[in-house]
Amino acid sequence: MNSIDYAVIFKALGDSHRLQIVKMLSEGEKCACCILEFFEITQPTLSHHMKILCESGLVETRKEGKWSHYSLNHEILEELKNFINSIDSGGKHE
Amino acid sequence: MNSIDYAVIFKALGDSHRLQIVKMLSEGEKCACCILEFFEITQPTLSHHMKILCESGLVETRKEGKWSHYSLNHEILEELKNFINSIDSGGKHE
DNA sequence: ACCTCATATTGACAATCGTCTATATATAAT
DNA sequence: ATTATATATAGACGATTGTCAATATGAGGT
Repeated sequence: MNSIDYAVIFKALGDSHRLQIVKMLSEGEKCACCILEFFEITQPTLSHHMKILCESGLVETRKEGKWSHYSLNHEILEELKNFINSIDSGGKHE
Repeated sequence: MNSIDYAVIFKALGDSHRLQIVKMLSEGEKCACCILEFFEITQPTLSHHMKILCESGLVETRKEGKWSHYSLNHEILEELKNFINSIDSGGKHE
């Protein structure tokens, strides 16, 4: 497996819509139409945001008939938490 | 005090140069020229990156004579950690 | 076969980004 | 005052971004 590109994940989180989507997915799996209702953006725009989140690795898709169900990739999220928690606390303290 | 805009912080971290700068600052305070040596970018470009990091709130400047000393804002970093750690683990689990 | 619904893709647009060169500012040393 | 050093700002450039309208894909239902 190739290593995680954290800058790409942070870039994915660096948009308020996408950040809110991740917070929504934190409650559990959600389909695209359900997420779309929440925002005042068009369907193609949401699709674009979901693509960026998926490509970062933080979000996964599960297809079921017509629906796309999105959920957080817990493994990647855990790695991300470890990464952030290692900043500063990993360094020397006075 | 006004609330933290996490998307802005993530956007600041969403560039590989800036992410590496933050990792460097994790070791402790550093002056601009010291950081500059590490990268193959021009001085104005570094200055621009530092500005973005400072404006996000994650990094602070301390002026001393000709030098600018940069360091992590531990309070904001702690808030950021809390925020990320609250994602997913705050939701319901099966 | 046709229609409807859920989602993805394409192509366009203005706005923002990362980078550079050139220049400005500010501090310290001579 | 002049010079050297550290950093910031201004302006320009191509690349990327977030958004939309229009269209395509694909899966059911009739």
